[in-house]
Amino acid sequence: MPHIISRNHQNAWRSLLIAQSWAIRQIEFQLRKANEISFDVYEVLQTLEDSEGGKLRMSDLADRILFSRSGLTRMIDRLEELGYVVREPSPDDRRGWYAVVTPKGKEVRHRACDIVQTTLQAIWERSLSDEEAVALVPVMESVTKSARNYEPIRG
Amino acid sequence: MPHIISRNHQNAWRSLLIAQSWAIRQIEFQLRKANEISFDVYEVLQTLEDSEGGKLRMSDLADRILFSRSGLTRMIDRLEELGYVVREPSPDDRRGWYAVVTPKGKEVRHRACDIVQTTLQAIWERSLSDEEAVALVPVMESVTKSARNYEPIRG
DNA sequence: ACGAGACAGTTGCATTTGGAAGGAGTGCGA
DNA sequence: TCGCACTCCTTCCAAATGCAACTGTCTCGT
Repeated sequence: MPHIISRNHQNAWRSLLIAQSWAIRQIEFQLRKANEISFDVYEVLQTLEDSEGGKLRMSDLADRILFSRSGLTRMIDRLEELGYVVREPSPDDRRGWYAVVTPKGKEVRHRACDIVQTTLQAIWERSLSDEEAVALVPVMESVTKSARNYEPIRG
Repeated sequence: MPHIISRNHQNAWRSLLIAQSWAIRQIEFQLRKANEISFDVYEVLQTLEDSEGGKLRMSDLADRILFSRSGLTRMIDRLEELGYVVREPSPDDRRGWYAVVTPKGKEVRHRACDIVQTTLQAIWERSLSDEEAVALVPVMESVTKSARNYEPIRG
């Protein structure tokens, strides 16, 4: 075994993997129980709402929420059918499309927001001091950067 | 919006979400490129190898790798077909089954291990000091505990 | 102005997924 | 010992996923 990653790092990686899965699992469970949108949909709508004009190019959106391109296409298909989002052609690039949140999309996201926040508060905010939260960000951003640059992945 | 989680905690959560997705994505990409088993399979085999006697009850295994019960059943179906794992009835509980790694399973995991370790080293170990890794574990364990206890999820 | 190559987004296909329902076995209280 | 609630694992079904192939558009060097 030529490359050995330290025990501490392995443990950290593993604990992270598990913690995150449980957190997401719990959020999804709570959303489903309350009959709200799924976590994936929530992420899409929130990402759009956070963006300038409530819209984003398909590929930008896919990058941000880490969906495959084809996955996003079909997700937006569904959301469009539900009336949460509409597609809008890009004026300056005829290949491109924007996904745009509709008022209805904003509404359902807002309804789900309460549950997500409550759950996140219980399982995340209480486990982490404010300093720890602040310290975590640059570390995780460094991980992201390394992962992205390690080898380009065609989406 | 009654419950507001702090900006810092939100950023931390988001950065974690993204970092992890990228890391897993990259590991999966590397494994596929090298024509090795998938990350999920790797996790199953490793978890089994780490266990007493190389075996684990189906539901224990499902809990550790955070698979749904039905998902695990089918995963073990596939692995059994490939000869990486066998099922073995539990002697003291006739409902229960063990999944047991075979030598062939150990071999393929071992082959994949090099790639996983190398990738993990590049994107994880380098982004995190040893102290940071050590500090992360209890925090993440606290998250896991909160998420598990927040409300029991039937798998 | 042209062609090669990169890029945006979609679609086809085979595979995988999650949840709810089902069959079998266990354990505990009356 | 009977009954009932619970657990273990599997199966069924509809829905979602990823990859690879494809169309149409842009870019850049010549």
